[in-house]
Amino acid sequence: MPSPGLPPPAAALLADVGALRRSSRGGIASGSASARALHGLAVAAGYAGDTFVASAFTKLYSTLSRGDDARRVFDAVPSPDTVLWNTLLAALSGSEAMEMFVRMVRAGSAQPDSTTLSSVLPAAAEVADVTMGRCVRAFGEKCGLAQDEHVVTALISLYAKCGDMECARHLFDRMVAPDLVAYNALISGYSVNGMVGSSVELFKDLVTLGLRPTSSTLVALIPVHSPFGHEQLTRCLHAYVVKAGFDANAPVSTSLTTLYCRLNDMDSARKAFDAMPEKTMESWNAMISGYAQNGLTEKAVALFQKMQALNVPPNPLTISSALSACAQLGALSLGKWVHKIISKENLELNVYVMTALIDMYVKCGSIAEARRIFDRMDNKNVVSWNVMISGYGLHGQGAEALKLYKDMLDANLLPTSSTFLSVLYACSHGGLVEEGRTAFRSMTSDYGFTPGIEHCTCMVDLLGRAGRLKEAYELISEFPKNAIGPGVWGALLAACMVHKDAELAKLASQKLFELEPENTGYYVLLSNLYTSKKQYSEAAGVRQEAKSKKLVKTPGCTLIELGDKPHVFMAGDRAHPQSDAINSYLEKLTTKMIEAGYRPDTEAALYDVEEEEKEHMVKVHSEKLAIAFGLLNTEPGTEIRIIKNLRVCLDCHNATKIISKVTQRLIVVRDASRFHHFRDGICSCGDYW
DNA sequence: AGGAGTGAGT
Repeated sequence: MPSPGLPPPAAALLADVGALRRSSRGGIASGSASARALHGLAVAAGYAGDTFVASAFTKLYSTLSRGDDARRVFDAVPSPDTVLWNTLLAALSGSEAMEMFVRMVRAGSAQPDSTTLSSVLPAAAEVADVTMGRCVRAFGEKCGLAQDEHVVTALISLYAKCGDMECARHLFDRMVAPDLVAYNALISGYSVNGMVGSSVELFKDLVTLGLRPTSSTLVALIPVHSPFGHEQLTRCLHAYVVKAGFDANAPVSTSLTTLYCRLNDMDSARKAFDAMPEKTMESWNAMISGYAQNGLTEKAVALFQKMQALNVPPNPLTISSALSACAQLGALSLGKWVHKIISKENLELNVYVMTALIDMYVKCGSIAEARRIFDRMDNKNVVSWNVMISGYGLHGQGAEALKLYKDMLDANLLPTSSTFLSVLYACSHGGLVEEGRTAFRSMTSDYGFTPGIEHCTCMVDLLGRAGRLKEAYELISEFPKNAIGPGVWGALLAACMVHKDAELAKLASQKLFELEPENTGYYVLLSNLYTSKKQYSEAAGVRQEAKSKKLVKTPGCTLIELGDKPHVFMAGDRAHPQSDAINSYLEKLTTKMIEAGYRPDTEAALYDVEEEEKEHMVKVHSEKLAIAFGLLNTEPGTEIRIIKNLRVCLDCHNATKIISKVTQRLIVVRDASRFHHFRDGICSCGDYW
């Protein structure tokens, strides 16, 4: 501690900062408050302009994920040196770091070195800006820094993130002696690009060479969104984990937790997590995001609540994961609670947090609130824009999505392939055929992206919904080979279903039965199509085939929140305590609805896209129960928000329109694929879903 | 006495 009246020696300060940073790394320390106290001390002692002191604090704030504070420390230094610039670059998020790098080069007072480049390249990778990456690389070549091992590894990672595995591999092959980190980067690249064979090959090379894989290597082998069929790899990895007997330090336990999460083995993940006597920030995050990514949203929320109860301060990643869980659940009240925590923890300037918050409001039905937050952010990055654009798509506001896309280009942001996915999705859900075609063309010819599975599926969906089945079918043959799979054929089949083209439907189903014999949805679709065309024996044949494969349908259910308590209804549900009241209210309501022009459409259940069992025809669909429950238990004029796990059927869609009219309520329905805003007898989707 | 490459968010 400094003696009163005398400034503490810089060395003592630096030691204190270092100690605080090390204790904060575990996330258990109260973090920001102590850092600010110490920083205040340093400023009072006249060290604000000292590059050594400043970079220590910059690093400390960086560890605490406080890019804004790091920036303030930096700004107080009149002539920052290379190390201070580098520390700042590492503390900032993607787009901010790239901006600062440009400023550093322009300022010209401190010469960038290899550390500078290895700090800024991950920032370019973060926002998938391969152009910026190329600029940095060219700059590195000019200055003779491009051969540095760290720089090359960062470049490999960048190219991999942007989907250019050839380039990544080329760089790797030219390395004299690639180390474990370089291997991990390339392995991870192959995994996330779905090239499992190559990643396993590389893993073998690594072992043959005598390098010892770490748990991070194993994590890199399994992509975040593991596309099922990896059973063999999964088994091998399990065996390897057991045999390898990693030393049980905190980073290893965290990696193991992550690995198990990616293998969808959440019990083992939890065991690895529980076995840690001292949880670190990283381990909490691995477990919470693992739950969220595996769809175990309640568990993700519960663990986050436990963390809160233990007074462990969350970091941006924790919050993002919690918000992702709320978004999946559609749990607005929970999401608002997390929003309060964001304010309490002072994380409103964090771009990850705010982007996740926007996504939460979008997926919980509050598109207006999402937009308000979006407009107030002054550090938006490409992901924030993508989220907002796809939000409009989800809510059927295609024109608004396109407008935002244009604003994004005007703001000189480079669209990513996800941007195009959001735009195409919005066009598809808004019926904007020509705009969608234009975007698809622009994506390949102006921006050089190869369309992926999802882009292609969207295009088929777009054309198919508009009834241009033949065009859709022809377009498929122009898609890249690896994009033609269950996705595009499924979209085509769904379109055939809507426009009753049995011939093309048969063709599409044939492909689908070959590709995914276990998927029930296609059988249902085809059978429904035959039924609607009164080809009953064909319909029966398909159903028989499905039955012989013992295919089970997902039962439909709907969630509604009252206050902050969730209520879940199944079709024909009588389990709810208010069941009697709900049903008699529904009867009364139906009378009023019929007076207003509603015709119950029992046929509709047959056209039902994929949904409830035929027997459910006679039952009341779950969304009607939830809406009735909501109407019964809220004040007149209050809006009703419900979430359904399947797509809404035609009859329920009609019914909800009329209900919104006769009760004068706004009813917001989130179904399996989009949002419907029902108001005064009209739905925002324009009956196009 | 202070800095970097894998691994988080659509």
